[in-house]
Amino acid sequence: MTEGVLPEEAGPAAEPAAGARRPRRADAAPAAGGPRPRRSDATRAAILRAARDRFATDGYDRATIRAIAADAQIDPSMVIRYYGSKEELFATAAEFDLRLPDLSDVPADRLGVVLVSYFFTRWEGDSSLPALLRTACTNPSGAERVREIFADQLGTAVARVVADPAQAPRRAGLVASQLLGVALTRYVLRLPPMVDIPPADLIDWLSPTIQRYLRAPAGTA
Amino acid sequence: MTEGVLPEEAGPAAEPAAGARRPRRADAAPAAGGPRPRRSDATRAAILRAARDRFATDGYDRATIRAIAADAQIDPSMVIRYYGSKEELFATAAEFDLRLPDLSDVPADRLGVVLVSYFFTRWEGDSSLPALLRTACTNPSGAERVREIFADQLGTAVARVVADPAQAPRRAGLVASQLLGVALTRYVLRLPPMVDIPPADLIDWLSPTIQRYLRAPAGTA
DNA sequence: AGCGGAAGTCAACAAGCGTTGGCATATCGT
DNA sequence: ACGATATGCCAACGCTTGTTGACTTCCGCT
Repeated sequence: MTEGVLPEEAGPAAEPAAGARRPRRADAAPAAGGPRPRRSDATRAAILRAARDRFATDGYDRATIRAIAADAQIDPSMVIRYYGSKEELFATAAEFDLRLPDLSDVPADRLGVVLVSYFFTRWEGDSSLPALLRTACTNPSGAERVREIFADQLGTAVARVVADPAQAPRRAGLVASQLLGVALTRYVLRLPPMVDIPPADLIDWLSPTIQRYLRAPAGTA
Repeated sequence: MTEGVLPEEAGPAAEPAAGARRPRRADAAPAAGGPRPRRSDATRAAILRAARDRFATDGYDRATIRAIAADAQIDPSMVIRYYGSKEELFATAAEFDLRLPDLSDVPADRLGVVLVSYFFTRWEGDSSLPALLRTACTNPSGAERVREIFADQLGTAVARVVADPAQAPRRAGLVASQLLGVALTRYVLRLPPMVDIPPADLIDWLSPTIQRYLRAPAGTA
């Protein structure tokens, strides 16, 4: 279900967490020029993929290391060896980029529809945001992660398109409340009416809301 | 933190779950006239209160029966004795009533502000909705409970005030997406901008959104 | 070829979980 | 006052969890 989502999906594989006891080799390899790919990269990637899937469908607590390892068809101990602990594995798995488009050359009156359309092309068929949401609801570091993502990524994107910079965080928060609300009801809770609405209709309904949160004059009631 | 919220808060105490092995006494008491209060009602209520608190802050998995029992200052086995199992305890604890006001005599152009204002007076200082949300994110029966609540309670309330009955579920879903989105970002994830906005400002921002979801003509973009 | 280290397997640990049954105490009907 | 019954505590069960260490297998290098 989880598809290519993360920056390093099939890349040179994620770095192991800081605390992980790793075979010492760092000084033997040339410092510059990038780390030579290791033989275990495929396994690392498989673990990460399985972890995202499990965290997505089960949440942090119910997603067991044993289940993740079984999905990746390796031993549970390998998960610890490569990622240090369950908490660090989650931190790595939950790392993601909204990859918001550059909104600065979008006409001001089309910001809503562009942002909403983008979020749907990003979310439909990609389970990583629901995954993060699911775990953020019960796991403190998951919640912290969501706060970071929306402060850093959505916050800065919104800051570039609002009229009054001082209003940016508030407007970004409102946008997040509606967009995460849709993600929650459609992908996590699966409220039937929200699941049934075609994306195109949803875009029509939501765009004016986001447009208003972004661009409406400050005192609008 | 959790305050008087549930219908039976200090009432004659919740009925134990069906499967719970209860001392057999039913035939000794008069069938009609209501069950005489039992001596253990205080304990039952304490368990339920502690359970709501724990489920609210920790979610289903992290909220352990032992912790709940410790909060209620009784033995873990009592929780099972009175509520049958953890799952049944949760089912009882998560039972709640939105207690939506009657919207049928509200002027059509004020539905948004009335509904939003009501939800804030209901949620601020009441942790039971965040509790439900937190558990619904990872627990299947929690999610089912939210679906029921919003289909039955919000769904029917909305159905009475929309123009075209066929559009009612969709409009209710949109309303839920925004209101639950606020609950999620403000109370569960605690995104700083959403936490900081005073309720009055939030009402000003959200009311037009809800108003539009409820009353805007069908094809509005 | 042979050695070093990485990759992977296996069994086990300590801790925590929900749940159970037995046993002591308190309360109430008679 | 006595027996019945409700109430509560204690200790333990079977199980699952994250995590660890020892052991074997495989690959790459000199």
